[in-house]
Amino acid sequence: MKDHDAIKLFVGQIPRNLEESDLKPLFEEFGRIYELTVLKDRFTGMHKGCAFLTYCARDSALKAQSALHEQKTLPGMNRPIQVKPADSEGRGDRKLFVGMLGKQQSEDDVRRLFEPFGQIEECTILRGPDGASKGGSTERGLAPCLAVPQGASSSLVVKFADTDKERTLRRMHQMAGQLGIFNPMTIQFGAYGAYTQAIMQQQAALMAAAQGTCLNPMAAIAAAQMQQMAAFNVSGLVAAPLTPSSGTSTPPGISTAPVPSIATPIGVNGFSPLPPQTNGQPTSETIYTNGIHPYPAQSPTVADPLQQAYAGMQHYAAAYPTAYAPISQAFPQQAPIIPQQQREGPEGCNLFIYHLPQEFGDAELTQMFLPFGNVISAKVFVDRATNQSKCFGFVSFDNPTSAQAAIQAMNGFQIGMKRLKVQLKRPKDANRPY
DNA sequence: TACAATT
Repeated sequence: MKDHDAIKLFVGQIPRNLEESDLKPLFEEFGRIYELTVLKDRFTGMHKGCAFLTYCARDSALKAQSALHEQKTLPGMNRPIQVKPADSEGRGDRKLFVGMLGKQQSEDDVRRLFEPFGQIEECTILRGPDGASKGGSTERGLAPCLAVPQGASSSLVVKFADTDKERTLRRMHQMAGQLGIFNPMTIQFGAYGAYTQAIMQQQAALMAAAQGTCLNPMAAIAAAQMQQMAAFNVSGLVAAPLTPSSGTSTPPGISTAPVPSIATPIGVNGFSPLPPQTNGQPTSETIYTNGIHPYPAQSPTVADPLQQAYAGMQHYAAAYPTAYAPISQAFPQQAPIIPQQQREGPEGCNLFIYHLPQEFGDAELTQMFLPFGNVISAKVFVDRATNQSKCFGFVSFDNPTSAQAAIQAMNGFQIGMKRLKVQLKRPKDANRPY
């Protein structure tokens, strides 16, 4: 029989050719085994390379863990054997997440902080691929700690770490966000989402440009971009076609999309943004003078200013068909949906943007930079405590040309009383010689 | 107001 306080161990990194009988001798060294089960696939019966192991005595389990866990590597494996309490052993109540650590703080610092509260089983600083601290840490004490240690930064976050379930949920949520499932525009316009959105934006942009007013921050941005594109202007002067930085293809079905009368195709294949403050158009100073409007205002409901804008656009389109035509191409096809963990592009592709309007979120940032290329990531930095934007963010493209185009067009761009600062993000490894 | 993603 086993003791009541026996611990079920998880054993990982076992070669798949080893069965219970092969493993037994290895583990019996530390005490009498109550149960040893190699995990097999439920359907195929395939060896999963791990096992559950319960000793009759708790003490045997602890000995085995300290002697074997990460201590030796079994033949044919490239990682050391794992011997630790199984997930079912209630680890969830002991592991803490420690956030907002200083970048320089080490495992030892964290250990020192938490030592007064009990024996520490494990303490890890979460690090990025480059080894830089991410400001988080895990630690497992024998008893849960709830107090923030004296002397620690008051903003230190100490809470129970996510359980596996929570982690999975969060991942799914993130994934869904990246897939645009929660983007209202997508739901609203279905298959034509990207196209319709572009149309709506153009309408807002043109109206804003024409009237010197602003429907919402995005309209102001879009308006300015329209001016900067300079593929055409209202007087009908068509600029020379320029090489787009990316996204030249027209989405399938765009020519048969709703409102075909507007999207009269012409031979302008793309655009290249020009610096701000183009002459002959209302400058950005005349835009965005109405203060802050909550975003989005882009749903085509009655009484929506955009609804009126839409009607106005029909006239505009009739009067200036060539001017209106580049719409389907001016906004490159929405970047292909690639669920990605990778949030940063190659060197020279990542932008740091400062002086963003307070109400700008990731979506707005994305929209703002979409015309310059494939945006693989756009992140507005938010204060963890208040959930408020800190008015700066990061945008990553998949190529340096797009990034440069975005800098050229958007750096110094005025929104309200502020001018955007758009520059290459500082490389992380600057000043880190090793 | 100034250069990230934390389990």
